[in-house]
Amino acid sequence: MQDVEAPRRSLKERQRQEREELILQALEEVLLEKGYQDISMDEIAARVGIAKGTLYLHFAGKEDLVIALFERDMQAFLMIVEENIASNATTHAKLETILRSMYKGLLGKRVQLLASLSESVDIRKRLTEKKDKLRDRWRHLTDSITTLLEEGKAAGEFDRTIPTEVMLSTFFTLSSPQASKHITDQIPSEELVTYLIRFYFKGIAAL
Amino acid sequence: MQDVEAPRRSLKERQRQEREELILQALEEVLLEKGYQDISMDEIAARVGIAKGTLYLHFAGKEDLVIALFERDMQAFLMIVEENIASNATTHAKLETILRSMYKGLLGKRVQLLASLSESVDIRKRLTEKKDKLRDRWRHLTDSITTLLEEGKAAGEFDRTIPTEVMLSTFFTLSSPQASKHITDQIPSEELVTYLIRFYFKGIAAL
Amino acid sequence: MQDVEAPRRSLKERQRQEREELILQALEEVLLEKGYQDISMDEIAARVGIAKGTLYLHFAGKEDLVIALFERDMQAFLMIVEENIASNATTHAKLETILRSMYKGLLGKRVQLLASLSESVDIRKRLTEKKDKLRDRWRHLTDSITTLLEEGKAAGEFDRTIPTEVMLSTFFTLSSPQASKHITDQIPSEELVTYLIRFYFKGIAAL
Amino acid sequence: MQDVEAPRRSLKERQRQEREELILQALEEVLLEKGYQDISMDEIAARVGIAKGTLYLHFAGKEDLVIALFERDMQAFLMIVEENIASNATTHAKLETILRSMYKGLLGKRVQLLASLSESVDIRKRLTEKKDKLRDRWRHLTDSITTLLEEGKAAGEFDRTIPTEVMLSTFFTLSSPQASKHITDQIPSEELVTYLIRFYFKGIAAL
DNA sequence: TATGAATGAGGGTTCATTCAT
DNA sequence: CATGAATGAACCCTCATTCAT
Repeated sequence: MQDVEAPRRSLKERQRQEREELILQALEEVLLEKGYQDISMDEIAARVGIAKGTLYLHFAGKEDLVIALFERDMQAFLMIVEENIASNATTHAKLETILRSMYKGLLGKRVQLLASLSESVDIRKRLTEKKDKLRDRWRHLTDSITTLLEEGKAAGEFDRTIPTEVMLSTFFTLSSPQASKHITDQIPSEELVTYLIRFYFKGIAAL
Repeated sequence: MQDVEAPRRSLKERQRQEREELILQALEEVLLEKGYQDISMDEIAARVGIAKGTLYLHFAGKEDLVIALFERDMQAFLMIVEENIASNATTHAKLETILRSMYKGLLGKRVQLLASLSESVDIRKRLTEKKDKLRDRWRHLTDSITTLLEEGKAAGEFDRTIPTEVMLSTFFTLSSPQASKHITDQIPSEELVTYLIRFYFKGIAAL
Repeated sequence: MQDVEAPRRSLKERQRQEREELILQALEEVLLEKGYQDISMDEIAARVGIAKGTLYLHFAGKEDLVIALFERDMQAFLMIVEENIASNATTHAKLETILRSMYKGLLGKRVQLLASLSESVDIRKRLTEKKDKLRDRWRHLTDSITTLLEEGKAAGEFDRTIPTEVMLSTFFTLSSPQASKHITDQIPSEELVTYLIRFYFKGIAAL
Repeated sequence: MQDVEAPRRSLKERQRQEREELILQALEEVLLEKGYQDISMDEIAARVGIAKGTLYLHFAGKEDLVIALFERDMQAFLMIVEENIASNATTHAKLETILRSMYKGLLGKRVQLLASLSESVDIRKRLTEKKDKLRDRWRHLTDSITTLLEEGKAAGEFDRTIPTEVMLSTFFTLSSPQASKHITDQIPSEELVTYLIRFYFKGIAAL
């Protein structure tokens, strides 16, 4: 029985995860299309093609659903960052790569959505109050970037007269989609990120 | 009769405006505390200490209420900006003053709220669909800043390799409260703005 | 004092009645334009050019306002009927005159409005529960017509096999605007009433 | 599976329709008791014994609810009429049967409510603005009756000096409950309709 | 007496959540 | 497990009525 149950379990488990992924994708879609206010459990369920009640078998509520999306995206982004930090590149190159990855491909979209949401007053209030796991991840991320920035300072590469916290803050702000909201139409994303990088590194450069 | 009626009118009018100001303040409070999606006409009325119906004597609906808040703040901010632009200061000084005013005093708080909200995907969608007046004001503001930035470029002061749109976008992003959300606790606002200014002007400086 | 007060009183009284008449006219207008559901105290006050509160100095409430309109119109109509009944005309001629008066001129409009409203389920419920005065007037009117119809029967002019109540009911039904709602556009009111009279008298005629 | 699913489906479907019928019955009750303007979704839900929100699972809104009632009744009535018209009876007999059916049994009550409402100024305005389906049905009905009346005229049976529109209008007016409001208590419905028919056919008879 | 700002109950509607099937 | 009908609290808004001025 056990050797039959075990694989069946894991099969079910896999199906379950696949479904959760589908749900998160649907949420992501709606979020991009309509914004946070206009998402409804009904619509998400409809897009996935499951019953509304089924959502609640996977996520405890609307809030947890959004949190799960955050986690998923941040997880993916963190992996990029970690990998990058572990590489042999220069501090400058590492930061540049991270910034570029925020604008490139599907992950880029997700990170920007993530950033967009995570900066929204509404959602911050809601989320940070409840879930520490997310907070921890975020802390981890900022710690990594902070370390990079301080390495740069130590190497005389970055401006020591600007507090690292400020550099960190501006770093994330740049990547938030707001930065590009109005100019996205006129300037292709790839060019845009080049300008932003140029701007950022000049801004934090040692004199 | 006239000299009796006239002041009475203006008294009522003044009371009316005071009340509207109270309502807007309450809205501002809720907006800061709870975020956009959790404002309810009920709550605002309760905070002001008036009946729900009374709100509708002052504002045609929820949307108009929010728009009124936007307009009030933007109006005040625009005046600062215009005044500043009309002065004899250098382009650099003008931009610096504007940035500083975004962080100073009550107006600073309001402008940051304004910036924060005006960049939110949700709210943009909701509001800009209906009200062009606001859109025009915003356009006016961005035009003013754009002009300053291009003057700086023309004078060889700012980096011509960075598109003005990018400079504009980063300018507003810096002033949005997100830029300081995490560090507000650690760094006093006055210092913070100094760092941001230093960062910004280095970032856009000509080489 | 008295001989000063007295005329002043009556002057005020006259003004008061003029105002009430204006209010009732405004109500009538709105009633014709928008139907019962869409009348609002605000609008009536606005049309009369007085404050909303002033309405309540003349009428205890919305309901009483409508009742007053009913009374006014029914009063006027009753006078026509009474006068007519007192005349020397034949029973047939009297009934015809009454019917015609329901379609002619301003009074006609009013009587039709009256009939329209008085037949509406909504308003019946509301009004008949409360006001007996109106009920009495209506009874008086129906009694008058009933008498005419029975005179006709007694004279062998009208069909004795049809109960007088039925004749009475159909009589009023004919005059209600519903009877003409759809054909008002095609057939001028004067012709229409001729057809209705022809139909009615044939219907109740003795064989 | 299929033979299990199929009946289950139809069971749910049947329950759904039963519920809708209950809702419409509740609406009908309130309509008869309180009139159109006093129906509230709250009250209807309460009478049915369901939550307010559940109403919206069956009807898109208040208006649609009322329209559904109209359609239900008109549908049923139209079937009677069509069937009757298709029969071999004489024109006179057909019209008589139709009129009688308006006074007989539950359908009679409903048709009278329908007629009463459909003639109300308020409701016409509100409903016909939106729903053409209803309008079409009504048109269909009036066309049928019109045809009958004109057949009667052509056969020399009915009075050619009275426009068919007038005959049509009086036909429906007779069936509206107003015609019997005051005498319903005194004369049993079955007798009443006999008198009305006698009156009507005499009224429209050829000379 | 006239005013009209203020009230607040009540209306229609939405939607996250639950639970019997 | 999956379903989706049912729930009901909460929302925005209206308007008859009141009352301080």
